[in-house]
Amino acid sequence: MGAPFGRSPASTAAVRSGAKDVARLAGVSTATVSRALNFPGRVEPETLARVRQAIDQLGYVPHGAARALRSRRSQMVGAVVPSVDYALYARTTSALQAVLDAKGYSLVLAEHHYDLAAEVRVTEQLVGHGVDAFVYVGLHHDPRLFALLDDYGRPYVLTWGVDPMRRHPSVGFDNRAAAYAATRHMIDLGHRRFGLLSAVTTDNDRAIERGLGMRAALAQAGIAFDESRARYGPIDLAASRAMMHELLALDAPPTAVVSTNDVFAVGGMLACRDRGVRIPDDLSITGIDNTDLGATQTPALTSVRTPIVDIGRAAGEQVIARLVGRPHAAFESLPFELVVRGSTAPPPA
Amino acid sequence: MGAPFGRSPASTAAVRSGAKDVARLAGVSTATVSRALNFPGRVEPETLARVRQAIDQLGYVPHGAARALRSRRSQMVGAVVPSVDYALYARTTSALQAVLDAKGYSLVLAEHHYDLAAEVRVTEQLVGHGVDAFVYVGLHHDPRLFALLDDYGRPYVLTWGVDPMRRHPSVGFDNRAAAYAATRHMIDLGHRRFGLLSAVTTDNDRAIERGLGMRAALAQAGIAFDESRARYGPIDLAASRAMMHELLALDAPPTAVVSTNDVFAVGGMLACRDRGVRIPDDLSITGIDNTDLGATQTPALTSVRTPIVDIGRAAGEQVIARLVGRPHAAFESLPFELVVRGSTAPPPA
DNA sequence: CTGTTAGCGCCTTCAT
DNA sequence: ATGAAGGCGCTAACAG
Repeated sequence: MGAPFGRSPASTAAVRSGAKDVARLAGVSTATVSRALNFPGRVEPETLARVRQAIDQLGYVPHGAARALRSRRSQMVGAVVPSVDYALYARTTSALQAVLDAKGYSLVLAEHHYDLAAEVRVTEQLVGHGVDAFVYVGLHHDPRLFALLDDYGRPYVLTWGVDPMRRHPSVGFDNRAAAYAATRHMIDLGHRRFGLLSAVTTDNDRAIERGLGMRAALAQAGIAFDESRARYGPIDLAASRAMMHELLALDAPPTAVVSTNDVFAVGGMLACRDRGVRIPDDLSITGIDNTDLGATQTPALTSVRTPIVDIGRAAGEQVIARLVGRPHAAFESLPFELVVRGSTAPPPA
Repeated sequence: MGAPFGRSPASTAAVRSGAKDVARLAGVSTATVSRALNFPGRVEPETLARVRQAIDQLGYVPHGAARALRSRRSQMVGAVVPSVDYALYARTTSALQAVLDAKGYSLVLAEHHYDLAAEVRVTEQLVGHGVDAFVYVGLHHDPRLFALLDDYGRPYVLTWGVDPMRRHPSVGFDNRAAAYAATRHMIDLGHRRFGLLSAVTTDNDRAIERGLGMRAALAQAGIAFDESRARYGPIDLAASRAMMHELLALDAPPTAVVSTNDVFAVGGMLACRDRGVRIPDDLSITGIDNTDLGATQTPALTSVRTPIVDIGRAAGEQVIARLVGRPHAAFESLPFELVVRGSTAPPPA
């Protein structure tokens, strides 16, 4: 029951001054106000100054909806991510936001929580808002999404992967190779019995690719992977901890565990602590993404540094380039790097 | 040089069908299409079905800008945060987004990177986009911001604190009390020589309040706080690690360190590891916010669980309630809770 | 319950 | 370089 705040929906809206008010105060027409705003070069400096003075005096802010309606450009970009609750996507989104803001665009944020049907729905909302471009996470999406985007005809970029078919503009890195590198590292240390902690692979190409990378490394080394030593779950510590407990309870537990991201790896480490399994003496484990969470563990987590921030920045630069008609590479594969720390060592004798 | 993607800015935009097209196909007027969309109850069921069929067939999505221009409601809410790169605000924002999405609103995200002038600037942008309401982080803002909001006359909520003056709607918790609780815990353990790791307090009321909470606890216990044992810096591990190194290099280093958030605490722990200072034997340390980062350390970090997610949800519910004219408490103080773990113990003998 | 009409605020021709 | 006029797509007010 907030007395002064509980009522008054949008109704209290004070009178907002419009271009007409500015025009009157500056003694010009609304057309000149518009020009002063959008093409200052095409206005007499003196007139320009008068208009600007009037704008300041009235606190005039152009009405975006009217502008968008007329010019067919909203100066908004839609970002569609699984969830910014996950630090990774939050960081990428922040980098994207910074680039957009610097160019005068606003970011409309949508989440789909790993539901590709929801992704189509939120995209329709973004279309409704008239966003000028879209940024998505991942390569795999509902065909209806691409149909919608195609219809809408505006730029979009997929991130966190590079489309091998080159069908959709995309910026990211080779997830498979990243997991391969982590796995290969433990193979080289002498491990032969591997486990896998992974995100649910349904509709998640990052997780799929990372799993494939691990399997490829093992296959290449002539090591058979026992699928009974793989566990899939939601990206949180409690789940991964439970998953690791299952692996440790097996008759022949793995001596090396590949995790498709740092969260799973740290959850796994928690389970090891629960059971007195020593890392790296009894078990080696790797993450992917090289987050603070992993790097601050004891021992510190061996991981793969992925271009979390660069992806966001590159995606922003790409859509802006396309919006202004500047040529720009539609496919960008960014580098990653294995970071070896204390969580990996040769297997126990 | 993406051949098919490099050119074509917005120009490729396919013809988007409008209400007129739907009306023609359904054999009704555009007004009925509008009503079918906004007040389905006021349309003959049979007509409604025909309209819906036409909408589906054409893949019609209402033009948000036109709708906003006419109805003065954009169905967008602006969220202005320091940065979603910081996991805390990302999680709150995600919770907010979920609530808004469920009610048909979209979230426009703006960041100001702890620059209150930038905050005014991005708010102007949001005003330009015609957002229906605003959500801010923190209680302290540029007076021009409030002037702007006042002019605009739409609902807004401040978060992560509750305005003691009851001048601005706000939802959060008592930051001072949270820091007080953490400090008090270590006082009770017998500590007398305290250190502080804090965010830069300029324009950051959360950090200010938390620092005051620590000082209040000490003062109440009759313990003098030596300001030379306080360090202020940006919220990242490298900075806090360096800050802690400075504290440890003092002639009489603290035996208990209060950190205004978990990141500082974990950075502090890293410095202790660097120097072989044992936690909690040689030094006790506390965080605030109870993040995974702190909870997974060895030893686990004693912290204060703050309502990170609830703040976002409550903020969303409040602005929506106000937007639809439903009464709603304008001030909400949410609970927090001290979580004692292994990083705190009595001081060394 | 449905159609007609007018106009939201701005940008963009087209004249001048 | 500037002004006058029309209309972007939709919804609100009013008739019928």
